Amino acid sequence: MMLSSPPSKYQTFQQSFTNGMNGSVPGSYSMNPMAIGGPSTLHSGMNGGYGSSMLNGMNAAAGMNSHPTHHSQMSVGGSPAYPGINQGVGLSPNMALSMCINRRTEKTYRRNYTHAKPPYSYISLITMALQSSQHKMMTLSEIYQWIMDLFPFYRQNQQRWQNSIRHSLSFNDCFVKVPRSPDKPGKGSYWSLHPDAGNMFENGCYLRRQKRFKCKKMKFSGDSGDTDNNDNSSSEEMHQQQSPSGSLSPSKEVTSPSSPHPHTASYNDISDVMDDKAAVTQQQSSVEQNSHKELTDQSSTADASPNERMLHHQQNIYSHLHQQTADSNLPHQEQGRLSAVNNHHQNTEVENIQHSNHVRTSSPVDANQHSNSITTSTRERQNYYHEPLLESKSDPLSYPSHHSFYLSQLQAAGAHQVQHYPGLSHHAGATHPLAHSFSHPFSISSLMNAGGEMQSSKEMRAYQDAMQQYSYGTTTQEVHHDNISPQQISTLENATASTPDSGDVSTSIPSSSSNAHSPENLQQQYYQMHYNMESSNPAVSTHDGLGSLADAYYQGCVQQHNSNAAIA
DNA sequence: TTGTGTTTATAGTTAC
DNA sequence: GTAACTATAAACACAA
Ligand SMILES: [Mg+2]
Repeated sequence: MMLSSPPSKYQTFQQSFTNGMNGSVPGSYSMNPMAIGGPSTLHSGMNGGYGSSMLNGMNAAAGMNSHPTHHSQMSVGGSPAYPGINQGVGLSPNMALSMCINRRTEKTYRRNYTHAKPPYSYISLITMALQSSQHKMMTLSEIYQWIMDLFPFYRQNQQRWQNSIRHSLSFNDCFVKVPRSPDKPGKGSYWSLHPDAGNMFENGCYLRRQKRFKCKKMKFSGDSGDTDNNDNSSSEEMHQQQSPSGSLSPSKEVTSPSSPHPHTASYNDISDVMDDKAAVTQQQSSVEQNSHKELTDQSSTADASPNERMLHHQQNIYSHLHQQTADSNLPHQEQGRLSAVNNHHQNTEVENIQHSNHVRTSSPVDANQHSNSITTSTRERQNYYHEPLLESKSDPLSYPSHHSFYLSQLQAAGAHQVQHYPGLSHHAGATHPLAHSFSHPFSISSLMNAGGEMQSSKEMRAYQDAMQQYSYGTTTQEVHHDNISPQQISTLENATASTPDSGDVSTSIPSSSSNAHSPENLQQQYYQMHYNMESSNPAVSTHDGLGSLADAYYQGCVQQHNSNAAIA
């Protein structure tokens, strides 16, 4: 039985491959000139060694703010807008040709980088997609489309990975829904990042976060007294790890018409986020005054952290919601809630200590989107996302503001140090100027202290698996028999430094599609680097470089996407 | 009908 | 060894 594909401009790999060579690319993604075409490097200084340039808010915001709005229309329309496409993003014409050849001799080639699984988890991909959108929110179909546009690998087996995407969105607290506005009907909600999610990939590893972002959501009496948002008894683990014979019987007595599993109710609506924030703000305002000041002071020197950058753009959601509220006839109390939320975001570092002992004032059912209560309808109204009436430089959603914000903070934190950090500076014992703002055990500084061997080995295996399973159900030959020359190692090592070199990914990416910065080359370098790491070559073992190469791979995909779009 | 969203279940890998 | 994170499949409900 043929699986029915969701509406998409992309066909399956097999279909597209037999449909000829000429394809077009739908939209154009702009890249941050400071990250790509800038004077220094791909991951110019400001990303530091975190290797998370496209995920840390600022860069993504400044670099990819033009998510093509027609994507969703195409998707919803369901018509194959690009029937002949087989070489979209990430595929140069040369590569497409080589693909044809390789297809015939599939047994003989070892790698097809273009269709290798990108070095990102689904959470990473979704995060990237959301960050790339102008308003930091996307519909499900837009997320699908974004992923397929940039990563040809995901034009195959769409049912499978799209199911995983949906699961990731729903399951992970870092993704929240924002209801559509009535004047923009359609299927599904917008999805956005939870404002407190911060930079989930500060360690530069996009396959596995150090710590999952979790929201305490005590919808039912189970007040465990937890005060830490990062503790290990959150609902998320409960979701996936509880056994069917798990110990949920007590809470199951309390049932919700919207969820048969009350204790595992998800934290997916932006209204829930706002509920928590408003309540926390109200209940802790006095308590926070001291710590608040402390945190504010701290942020004056350290709030240029990835967390800060990530959080900052999330204010826009609240800004929108707040503005919308001002025009509505919401009860005064509701407006106050939103104001509190906005004010709360003036000090984003405080976000990390919210959710403390939060007891919801409304019933759990109220918070659920399926509720029929008046409260819910009010919430839905206040939480609609509305397109800005006018795009202007004063628009809080415009990225230059993020940019300047970040730059100013960066300068305060010592940008010149950051500029040189992406290289192998930790070998010299350098400390990232912002590293102290992280308390994660897997922060970049912790990684350095612990040594990257284990991490490298982990990643190496993961990427080998990815390579071997570049095509679902299809295994490749050996994937790690490359002999890396010292010159290549040097090149890879320099990938994060500012030293220009031939074939160095640190230089700005030219417009040509077949160059060292093409996705396939970058990804090849990525895997080679991993191989070097597994070979226990300490000189190459740098987590920074991996993250940066992952960034470069992504940026290369964007570059080629735009090149193909220009050609089309 | 189909896309969207939630939840359960399970397996693999890695961190502690 | 256990907990945590991720991927994957699948059942199910809901709504456009
Ligand atoms: Mg979610």
